[in-house]
Amino acid sequence: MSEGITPREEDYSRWYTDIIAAAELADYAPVKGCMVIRPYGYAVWENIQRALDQMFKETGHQNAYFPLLIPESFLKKEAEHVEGFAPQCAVVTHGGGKELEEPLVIRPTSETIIWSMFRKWIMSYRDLPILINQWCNVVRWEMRTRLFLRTSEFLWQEGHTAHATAEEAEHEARQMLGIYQKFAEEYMALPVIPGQKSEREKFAGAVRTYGIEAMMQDRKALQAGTSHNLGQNFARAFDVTFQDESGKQEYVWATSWGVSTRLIGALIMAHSDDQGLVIPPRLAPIPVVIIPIYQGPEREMVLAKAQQIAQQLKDCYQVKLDDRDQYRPGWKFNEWERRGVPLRIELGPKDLAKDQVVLVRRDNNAKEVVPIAALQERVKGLLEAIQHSLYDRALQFREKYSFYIDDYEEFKNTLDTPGGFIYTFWCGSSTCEENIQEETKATLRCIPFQNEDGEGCCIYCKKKAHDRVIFARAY
RNA sequence: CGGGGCGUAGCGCAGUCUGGUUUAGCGCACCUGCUUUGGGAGCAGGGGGUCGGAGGUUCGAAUCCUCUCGCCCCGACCA
Repeated sequence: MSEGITPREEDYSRWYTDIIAAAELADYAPVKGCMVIRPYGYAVWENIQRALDQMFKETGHQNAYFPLLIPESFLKKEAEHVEGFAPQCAVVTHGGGKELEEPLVIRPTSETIIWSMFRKWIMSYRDLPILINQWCNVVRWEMRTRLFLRTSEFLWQEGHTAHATAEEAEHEARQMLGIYQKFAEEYMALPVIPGQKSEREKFAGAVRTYGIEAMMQDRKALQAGTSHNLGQNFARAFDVTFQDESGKQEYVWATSWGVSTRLIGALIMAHSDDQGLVIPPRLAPIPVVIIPIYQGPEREMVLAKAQQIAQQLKDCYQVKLDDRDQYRPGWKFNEWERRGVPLRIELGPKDLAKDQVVLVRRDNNAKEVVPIAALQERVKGLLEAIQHSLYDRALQFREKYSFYIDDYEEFKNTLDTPGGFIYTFWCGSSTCEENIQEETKATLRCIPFQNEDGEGCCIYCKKKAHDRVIFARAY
């Protein structure tokens, strides 16, 4: 279809990387596994940040910053945590030309350094809760990397909270998952399934891990955000206690939660098509682009009107007026389609004569003529319509490829074709989970909060089970 | 780490098997000029390369040999 973009049907992986190159979202860095986020891609990230940051602050969180380098010994204080992260850590051994007395780990996540600080800050229940978030980069040495989805260094936010009671911590972990869900659905136009992670899939050092799962267009699952109830694990590891109201010393209860630049990968794989990127209006760096059309002497008049319209719309939206003379309109149409701009306004002499413009939607190519007087209103309406229709389309897709299956053979067949989310009973044993994964390459994505069926038999061992869980091949 | 693919201009490639009119070429992009502009314009002119790197074979290497570095894709670890 579009030049330089491999169709999804032909090669989904290539399509994905082609989209990123064509829309100029990111590029490969000189170091393996690292990526450069280009201005257009970073603008998407900034929009993600802005929306989430506001939601975090509305729920009482404050931003802070903790250092990149963490003493290696810190990481070793929490048993599960070391085991989980040690193999993935980059370690600094030299500084200033000399070997360091203690190697410094580049943060794979900041629980340890943050809890070492919480120890200094928390004395009594009056110091709690502490609700902190940080926007930063982390490094995890990955064997296999893919732009946005898994890179050795990535950008994210990590929330870290400390509470006086287990209930409060649990409430916080669930609340933040709720925020992620709301963000995914309302901003990314991405339907997600909130649920709990199995023991095998949970965060190293957590008591419980929650996550939101989304389905990509190749029917694979992608975890779009996680939230952990860390119990008292880190408080014990870092000896963080507080005096409660009755005067007793207690360990502090903790949570942590995060989303990363992986969300951009999710955005791409959920909505884009063979023409290029498709970005939901609420996250689009440029929601509206104006393409003026003119020949010779018409130029001044058309451009003047285009500028006027741009100015008028700018009060509400980021509008781009593409007044570059070196490209012709057809070329520009393609360019902005490739870059996923949700709405295009075409304005030429014929429109000028009739006081109208042509509007074209990126999501379905629908074209309509609108009087300039009604433009503002119509743009607003269309952007909302696009936002909703992207969500609906993604939801329908997910529903279409969600299956309730109780037979293991059927389970395997369905995973192969057509693929998707398989809701099935599972007894709760890690062994069954592991065997299923080895035999089918599907992982237990989550135990959904909303479970429809009550009782059944484990798809693997046939023992009694009371949870229908989701299995899928995943990123 | 295993399997596959690939390193030649900014990007995509041909040339490699069979060493020699190749002074290393083509398309796109880029620069200049003119004509163009409602779905990726046309013509003319122009700039741009240590052929990933190091050794070797040879009168002669992008091409053959050895070593090496890097990347992409598919698997085992993970947001």
